[in-house]
Amino acid sequence: MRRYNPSEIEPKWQDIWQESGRYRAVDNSEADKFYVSCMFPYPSGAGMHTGHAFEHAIVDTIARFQRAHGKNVMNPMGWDSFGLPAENYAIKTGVAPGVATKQNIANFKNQLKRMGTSIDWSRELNTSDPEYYRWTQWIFTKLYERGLAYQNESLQWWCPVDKTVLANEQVESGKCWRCGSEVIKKSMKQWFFSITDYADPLLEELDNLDWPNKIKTAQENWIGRSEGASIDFETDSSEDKITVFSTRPDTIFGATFLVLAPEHPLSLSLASREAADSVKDYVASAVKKTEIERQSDDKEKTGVFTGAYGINPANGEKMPIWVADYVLGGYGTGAVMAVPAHDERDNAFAQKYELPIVAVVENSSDSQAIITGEGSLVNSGAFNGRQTSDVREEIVSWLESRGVGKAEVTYKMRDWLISRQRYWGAPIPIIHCPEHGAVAVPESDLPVMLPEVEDFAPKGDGMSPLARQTDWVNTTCPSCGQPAKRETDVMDGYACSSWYLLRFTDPQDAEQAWKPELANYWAPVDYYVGGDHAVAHLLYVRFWTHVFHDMGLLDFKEPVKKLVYHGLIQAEDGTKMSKSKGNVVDPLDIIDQGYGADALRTFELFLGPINENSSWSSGGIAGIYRFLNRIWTLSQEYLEADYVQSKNDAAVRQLQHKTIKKVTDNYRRLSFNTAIAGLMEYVNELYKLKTDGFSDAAWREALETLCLLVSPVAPHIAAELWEQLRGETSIESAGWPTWDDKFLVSDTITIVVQINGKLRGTIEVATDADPDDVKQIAAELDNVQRHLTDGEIKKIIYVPKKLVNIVV
RNA sequence: GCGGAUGUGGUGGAAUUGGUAGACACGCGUGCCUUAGGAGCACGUGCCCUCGGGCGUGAAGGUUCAAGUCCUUUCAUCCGUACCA
Repeated sequence: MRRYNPSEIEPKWQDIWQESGRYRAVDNSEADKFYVSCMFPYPSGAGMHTGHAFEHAIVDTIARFQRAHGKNVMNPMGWDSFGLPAENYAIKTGVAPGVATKQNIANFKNQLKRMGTSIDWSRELNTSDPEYYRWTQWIFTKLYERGLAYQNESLQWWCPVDKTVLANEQVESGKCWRCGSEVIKKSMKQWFFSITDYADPLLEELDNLDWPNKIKTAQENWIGRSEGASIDFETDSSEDKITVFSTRPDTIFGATFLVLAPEHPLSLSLASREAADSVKDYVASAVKKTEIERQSDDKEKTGVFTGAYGINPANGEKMPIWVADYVLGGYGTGAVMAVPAHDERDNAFAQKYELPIVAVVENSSDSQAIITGEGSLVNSGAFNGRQTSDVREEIVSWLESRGVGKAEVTYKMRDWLISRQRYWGAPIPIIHCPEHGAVAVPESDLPVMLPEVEDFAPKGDGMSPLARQTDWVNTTCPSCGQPAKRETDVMDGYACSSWYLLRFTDPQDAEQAWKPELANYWAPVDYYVGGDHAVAHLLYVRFWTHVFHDMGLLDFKEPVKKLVYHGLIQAEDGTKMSKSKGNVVDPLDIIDQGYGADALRTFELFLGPINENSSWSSGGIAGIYRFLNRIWTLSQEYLEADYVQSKNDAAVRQLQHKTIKKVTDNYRRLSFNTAIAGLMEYVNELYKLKTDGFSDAAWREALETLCLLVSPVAPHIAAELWEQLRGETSIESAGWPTWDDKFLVSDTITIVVQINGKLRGTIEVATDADPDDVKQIAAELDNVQRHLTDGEIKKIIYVPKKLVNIVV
């Protein structure tokens, strides 16, 4: 008998698949389209890890399942190849980023092939390819035209190790997302995309997305919409007014002092002569601190009195003005009215510096604590006795009528900072002209090619290595032809990955970024599979797609219909796989060891629900291999033996149809672990039934069904056995098996018998048995009688076709 | 703090609407077989038990004929976020 040998059959089918081109997605086909993809990888030198293998197992299983259902499936693949790792590697070794990237991609691609993926490679794209970034740059110029790209000098996150600025989304608890260094603030002139202009649409459309709650709320919190009021406070020492933002204008009578962020433009100029030096020192040290240092101060707030006073517009009280770094420069107006009786932070600050505390809200439920919630107003003039929540708008109108305030909405999200002072990225297509300022490079001059350089290292002077390429930098102004200089910063890699899903729909187009009819046919993505990037990437893609919609380039606003968010594959001990711990499992090793790609894929999907984290298990992979081997053996026995007697065809057929129904439903719900369990059960049952004898037709059909049902997860063994059974080399064209309910009904049915909800036995009754008869039979069971001795039956509950519960 | 999850055998996990808790698999145990392989096959495996049964889904209450599932309170773990006024 032929033995199951994945290392023999898998390469065979991988070659057939690649050469046949059968996974090519057809533009504008009659069939329903289905666009599935995962977040394209950065092609690192390390190649594929278990996480990639898991992600591709998910995508490929979905793709094959949908293809079997007759869908015109697009499963494309690309490379997010700009970025720091290639560049840092280049600095270390001198190998140009482009060269290393090319090798890495070739390696990655080969590994994906060895996984048995059904990718349409004709759509392959690569963000560092000039034919790709030409359009990334084109999009930049379009955003610039629409006023959605702008330059601004301000304090920004700066990573001292990577020597570049970072977007808010790339700073994680005060540290650089790449290298983990503590970031500092640095004032620089930078390019931004106005994502805040789209804060409301991005928030509103969230409701319509079939995405996990976790991601939706993460985005909602990140956007952080707050409704409140801006209120102006007169100051005694100058003509300047201080404008604050507050979500609680109803507590204005309790505002006893004002606090400015150290970065606030007035914090130095307002200071009195006596206070000037201490304010200056405080501001200087606050700005110099890393974000970590600022946050570590959360127990002990610090600040300094400016010597100046403001006036509370509600009651005319004098309010000392302080500068403190617990007020953030970048949020709201960078200044707050402190209401120490009803805000914990203001309270802590007031306690420390002995500032006045005036209670204006009463609330019977907790008289001891600081009342931060709603209540009834006191010490609030004409508003006394009113509920805070009721009177909030009224107070804003009152302030507005006196010209000192107005309703206002503020967001936590900031504009997207996209300049990077590095080399390996798409150059920002701008030319700075002494006469015309920043001029976008015309479409006909795109792409602005990234020049080849010798020295990739950033020097930390706030300039990209490109600034040293004087031949490249010096150019002429597109408007006037006079000498001008190129922008030397490159774009954040996230810009490149914010539109690749659209490029897949028209990947070779040399005339435009995509043809609207193709993008509108394929996109939005039906299933987008990923396990990282809750906010950054998924927010940026949404932003750009909204913009493209408004530009008339797309009929839809949202790029991704359903987001399939998967968990992590951890090491066997439940900790994160890491090189330093030496517990990394290499998926290619698993294939090489002889388990094969089918076992690897099936195993990773069997570990648990895909949206949860799971741990690798070396015993588990062997168990899956055993399962595949049992499928193989079952088929070989059939092919070699000659069973003809028919005894149990009905049982085989019922099992087969029951399994089709269950497994199909599990696949549809992306519950792959239970789909595989259902297939294992099927195989186990077939092993039991085979000793009964069966007819050739029934058994063959049962085995062919097995091949079809297992083909999305384990495509190689399915294709091979299908060929052995049918002599056909394309299981893909066989469609998906269907079930017929008529095979699922049987003459008798098992009814559970309970007494007071406790199981006392089961009975077999005719499917169409009379309810009274069933109750009767149940009550007469020996085991039921035994438990009924000392009680009389109060009533009998009968759930048709399920159970009888006798209540005593 | 706030937000999002998750708690079920020795382990990973099943159980769409409340209706036989523990499917399937790992591990473990017993037996069979052999061309000794990474074997294969069959059976068993929640806990306790005086072998009648009793107890069991983080904990405590509640609703119900019936609760892993619904309600209330509470504890633990993980993830995200972080002075957002």
